[in-house]
Amino acid sequence: MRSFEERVIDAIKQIPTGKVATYGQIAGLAGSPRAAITVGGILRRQTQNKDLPWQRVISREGRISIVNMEFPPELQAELLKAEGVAVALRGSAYFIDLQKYRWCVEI
DNA sequence: AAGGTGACTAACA
DNA sequence: ATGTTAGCCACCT
Repeated sequence: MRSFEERVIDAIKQIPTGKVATYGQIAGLAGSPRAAITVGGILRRQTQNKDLPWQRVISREGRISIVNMEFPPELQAELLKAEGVAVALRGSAYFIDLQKYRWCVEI
């Protein structure tokens, strides 16, 4: 049985380029819809994993809520822009249009 | 070893 | 409408 962490990572890897997913969405795919914060906790310690498109995981409001000096919000914003995702700077926070870029798991 | 914390979210008062 | 509470699971002290 894979650990929750592995399922989370696996789900994140399935996010297609140019799309984004919320923490809750990933948590749901991993089997625990309410473990969104756990996803964040895992990611915070998994940013060293280069095969993980962590930049595609954002908050439910479409905001980049990263708190990591090595991987600052502006870097995440840059990575997303490079994938074709529109990122808007509001005050000191970055926002993404979820309606438009949210990853639809169906099918 | 045990308890607290966190890149969250949804439900209630 | 805004503020608080509970639930989740792995890592850190």
